[in-house]
Amino acid sequence: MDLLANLAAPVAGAAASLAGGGTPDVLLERPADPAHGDYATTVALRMAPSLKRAPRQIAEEIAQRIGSGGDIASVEIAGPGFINLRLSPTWYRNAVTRIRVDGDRYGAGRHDARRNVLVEMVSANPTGSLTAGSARNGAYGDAVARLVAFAGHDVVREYYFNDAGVQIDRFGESVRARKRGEEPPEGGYPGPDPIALAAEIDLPGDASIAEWSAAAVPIMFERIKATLARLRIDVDIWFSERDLHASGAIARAIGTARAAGHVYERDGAVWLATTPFGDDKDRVLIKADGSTTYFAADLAYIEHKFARGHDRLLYILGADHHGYVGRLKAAAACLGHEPASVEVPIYQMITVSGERMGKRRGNVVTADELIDAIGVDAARYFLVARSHDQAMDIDLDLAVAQNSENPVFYVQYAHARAAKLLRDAGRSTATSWAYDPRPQENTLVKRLAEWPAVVREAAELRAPHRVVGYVHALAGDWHRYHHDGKVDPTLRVVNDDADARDFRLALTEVVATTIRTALALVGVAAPDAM
RNA sequence: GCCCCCGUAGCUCAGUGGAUAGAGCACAGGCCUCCGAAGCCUGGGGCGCUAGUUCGAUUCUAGCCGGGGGCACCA
Repeated sequence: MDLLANLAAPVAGAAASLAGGGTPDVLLERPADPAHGDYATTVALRMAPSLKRAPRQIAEEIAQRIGSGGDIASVEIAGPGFINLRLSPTWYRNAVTRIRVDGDRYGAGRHDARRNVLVEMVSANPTGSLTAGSARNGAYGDAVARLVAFAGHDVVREYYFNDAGVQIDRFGESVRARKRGEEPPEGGYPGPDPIALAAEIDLPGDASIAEWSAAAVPIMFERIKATLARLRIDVDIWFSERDLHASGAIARAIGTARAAGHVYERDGAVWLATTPFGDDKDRVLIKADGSTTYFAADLAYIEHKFARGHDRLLYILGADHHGYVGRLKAAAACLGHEPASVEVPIYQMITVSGERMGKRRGNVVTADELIDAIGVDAARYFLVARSHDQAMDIDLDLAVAQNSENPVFYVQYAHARAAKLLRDAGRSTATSWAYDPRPQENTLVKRLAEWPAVVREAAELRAPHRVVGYVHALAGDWHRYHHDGKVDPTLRVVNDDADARDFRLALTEVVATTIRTALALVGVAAPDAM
């Protein structure tokens, strides 16, 4: 149930009949100034150029065709051609009932063209604990996955890792070095993980690197899984790069690209011609020494994902991987797939006190440390509260100090207050009321009415921070309403007017439900008490 | 040199063409015998610069200036 879409429909109809065909989008906006009505649209201004007529005149004619009555109490034209709508009490009352019917599915989408989406996220190799950077990847990727699913698509979450090869060797060697009381080798892992693992693993210092790796990697993997579980991230598929090699998928993918004419040889190496599809340069698949590149595995992995029936591949990557975007899309194209079906949302870097971190730099703040410091709810909220296009910095001491004033508690508290009311006063029993809602209540209903559009855009733009912004605003509206009831007894939810009380309980319920739904989309709990 | 992201209030950030640009924190002050003060209210302060497109630009385009991240026969 998208209340605003329903409201916009007659306006769009009037506009279309005036334009005689091409229907412009009618967006209903909430004017900052209440004198401009409940909702406003600029459709007349947008139509003016193509109709070659004065926008104000167009607005007048649209207004005339809409008329008033029913949901629309009045239509006014203002300024250069704004159409301002005022809604009737009936609309507000019915809105609450309709939202209530949808319950925790309010705002959810249904799609004729349902996509089968694979979201690949985190994908950190098991050579150390998950960093705060990986936590951002996971928090962002998981929120995107939840949003896309809520929007009505099928979603699978996948974690791609490499548990063989040079990095794993260096990791095993680093652990062994610690066991021997030595420093990690050049290009190894200087952080605390190898030190801890060396103490835990019962192997002699002269055991082989392979033995050390085989012992250390599974332990590391279990820790990564435990951290993701703490973050409330459910990975559906763990995919090992090794399987691509073992199954012959790499050779097959290269064969497919070769058959399509995109593979050539030069300087003793085998190349994929990605440049024609927008990549900066062609990429090597098989090196002169006969070994395959990481990119060859990427190529095979893309083919593997499509072969599993996914038609939209999301790669959640950090800004340090932005160079991959072009080559991944080009690789898909070389395999005969639509480049746009590969989508790479890039999130900006996370730094610690202004410094870039890295497992091989040894200056890591781990995801667990972040969770230990501020809790899971605050961590997940914090990690997606800002746009993924925004770089963020973590000062762990500051984060702890500011924990109690983390905005997540503002939202959770709003939910707890509403839940308390419903606990004490019971639920609404009616589905229609004679009560004319007060302006404070209309404000809440209008906010609720925005939710389907907010969640739809957040899903399309892969922008979960919009959900956070919305739920914060909704919580603020609720806090104010709640407070108004303390100042003005006639605005209390619990009062003597049975009809008003029942309506307000219904409103309380849909506010609580929508807060819960929104928080769930970003992996944050909505406690009934705190 | 080329590519991506960012530049909005003292700080951290919302706001992807519309009528008076918002929030949190910080700062100053007010509100609990009253549905939870983890709350509410009031106040000061802001779109990096220059052109362009448009009836209208914080929003789109170009250039410039700042900050971050990339440009492997590494993984």
